[in-house]
Amino acid sequence: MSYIPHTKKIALVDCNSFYVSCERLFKPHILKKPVVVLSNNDGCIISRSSEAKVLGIKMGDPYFKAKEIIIKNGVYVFSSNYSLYGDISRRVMRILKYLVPNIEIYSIDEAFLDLSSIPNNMISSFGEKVRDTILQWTGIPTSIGIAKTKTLSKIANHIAKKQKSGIVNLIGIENIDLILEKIKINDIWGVGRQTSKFYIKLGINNAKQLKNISNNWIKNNSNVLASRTAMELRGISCIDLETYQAKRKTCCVSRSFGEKVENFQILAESVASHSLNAAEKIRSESLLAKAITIFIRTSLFQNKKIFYSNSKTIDFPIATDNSIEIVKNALGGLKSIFKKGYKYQKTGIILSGLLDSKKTHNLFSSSKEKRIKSLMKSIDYTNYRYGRSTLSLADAGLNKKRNIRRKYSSKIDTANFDCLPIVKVN
DNA sequence: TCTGGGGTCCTAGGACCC
DNA sequence: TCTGGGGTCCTAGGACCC
Repeated sequence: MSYIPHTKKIALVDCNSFYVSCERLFKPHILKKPVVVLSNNDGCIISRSSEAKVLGIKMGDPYFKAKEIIIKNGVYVFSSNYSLYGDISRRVMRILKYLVPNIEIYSIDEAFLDLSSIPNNMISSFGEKVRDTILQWTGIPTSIGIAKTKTLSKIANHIAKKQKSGIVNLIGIENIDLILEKIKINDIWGVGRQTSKFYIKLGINNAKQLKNISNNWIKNNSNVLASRTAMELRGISCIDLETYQAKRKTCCVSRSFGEKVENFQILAESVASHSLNAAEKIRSESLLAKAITIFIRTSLFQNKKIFYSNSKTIDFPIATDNSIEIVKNALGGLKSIFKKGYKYQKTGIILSGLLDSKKTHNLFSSSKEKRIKSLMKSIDYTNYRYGRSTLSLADAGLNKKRNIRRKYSSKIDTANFDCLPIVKVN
């Protein structure tokens, strides 16, 4: 009996300029117009419509640097609105799950689909069906790349984004060298800035060259990740689809300030507020944290002499999801690293060593802990029912919204009744 | 004036053990 | 003077992703 390797067929569905497309859903007049979406605090450009890309606006550029082009060309600008993007993303993913049983949600705007059971001659038309359904049911345009491995499907998707059809299928193409030759080394999934530099120095400039290099050479000169990428370019699948949602291992909440902060009390309020958000997040996922890290820093773009960055990690005696305990430790940690006289730009906390609370039993569980548990439950429920921060801790301050720039908010939130658009009837 | 936020995995090196 | 060999576990930092 011989083993016949099962050929995989993997599609990567990627929403086009996702955040921009979400904003466009409620503003049809900005269709076909240049649009950008800014990061928190209106700092950087994190989503661009194709019309904005043509103008030379780069991904990740600070807003103030691109401002001239933006004003000159009448580019529409939006502050980011994550509750809207999260909601639209869930709708897109639900449709994908409905169409394909095995999918891996890879990011807010991307998913891998397992199309292995679909015959080769029907793959492309199935892709079209996926694309049409998402567009019709949500209004979000997508691009789809299909190939034998995740890395190749990423490449197919990269090409699809530039084509009108929006679909590129590499399944059944005998020799893809001609295609890979046109893919720059730094456009390959898993090859970042550092590795690109390394390859280019050696004259390896495109995906075809990386594909045809000997695996031994890579193993000796690089690491397992690089050899995996090369294998995947050859059509040998090394990176499996993760169709079940693994529990996360860390939970980070951090923010920059709109204006630099010297005052300890304001830092403390932001750290407390981040801690509360993180605690709520892990409770909603039934997780317990073993440790918390608190970090603060001044701006990276200022004089190095006045730069200060520090962090403190504190282990909890028993893994916890208790907001009160988490905030108390966060504030203790902050006190230990705070230095007077610096203009702080950012604070954050990381909960780590996350465990599944359903699988964790505490030997010393007391009635006091049960009471805290039910307190946390009612806080979460109240905040869910009546809006975030209806119930909070005094440590987090009463006016948290100050000191965050969101000048260009579209004020649309599909998950909040107060933000429903108003239709006037004459 | 103004430069995001949230993740994962791998690796090298130290601590520790017998 | 001469100071083994082999293993595990943990952690910090780097690289990558969106």
